[in-house]
Amino acid sequence: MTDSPSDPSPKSLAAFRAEVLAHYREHGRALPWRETHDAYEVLVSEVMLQQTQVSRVEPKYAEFLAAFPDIEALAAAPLAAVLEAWSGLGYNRRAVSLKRLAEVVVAEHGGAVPRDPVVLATLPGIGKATASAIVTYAFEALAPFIETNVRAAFLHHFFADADDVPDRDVLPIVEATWDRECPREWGYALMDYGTHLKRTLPNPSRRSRHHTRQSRFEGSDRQARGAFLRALVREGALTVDGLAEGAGIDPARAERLLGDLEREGFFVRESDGLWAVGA
DNA sequence: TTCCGGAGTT
DNA sequence: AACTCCGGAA
Repeated sequence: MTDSPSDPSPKSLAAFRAEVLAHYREHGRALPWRETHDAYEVLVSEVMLQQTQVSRVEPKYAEFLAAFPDIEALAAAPLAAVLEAWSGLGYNRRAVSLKRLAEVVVAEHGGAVPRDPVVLATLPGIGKATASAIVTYAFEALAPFIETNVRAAFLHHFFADADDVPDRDVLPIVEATWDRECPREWGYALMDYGTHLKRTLPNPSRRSRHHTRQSRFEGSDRQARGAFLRALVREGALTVDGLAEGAGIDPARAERLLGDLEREGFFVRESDGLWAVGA
């Protein structure tokens, strides 16, 4: 990092809090998952929001909950139906994890989403940030976390001239400013402030040590995997050659990718050699 | 073409 | 610590 933060004074911490809250009062967003405390609904929204912008999650969220209204319904659903409801959101492993999570919560927690972020983070597809977000929004718990909007807000305000900033340096300030009385509203306020900064400035999160750029999509494994998934959800079952031809790739590469997808719990190879979406 | 983004694996 | 995973918008 080029410029390490001088220990922020209580006064500058208070000024930051005031600015974030003022922005929230004026420009806070009304979002569907902000109208519920239902832990399952909050959990679904947070998993969808992990790598996906609000504008893309918003329509899919209502659709998904209509199809799987509670965690028992999700646990009992065919994986193909869950993947179909997920289509368009990307990073489909999240859908597989979410379905497995529902099965675990129903089987081992009586259908109740755990209230302890440490327990939550042991569930499939839930890491530290998502676990903390869930208990913040569903249970009004005090659980400070760092994700991209939080990073943007704190890098902009406390690390204005710094580069390559590790979360280790950001976290103490995040914790010092976190609202003890209304952590849920504070979380919303931080999200909206961070989003606002990214709309109006070069994304401050690019100055995080943890910022990375993606590899190109065209011709990638990701593109082929997405094509396989859409084909199998639509057709039910296909041969390797059928899948390879549909995706415009050679059969050897298709075979390798199908093996990956099988290990990740997407697909099964049936006795007749056809590939299908798993259970 | 460039942009965005948390979890899991290794 | 480095790498993979998606799709749509700008």
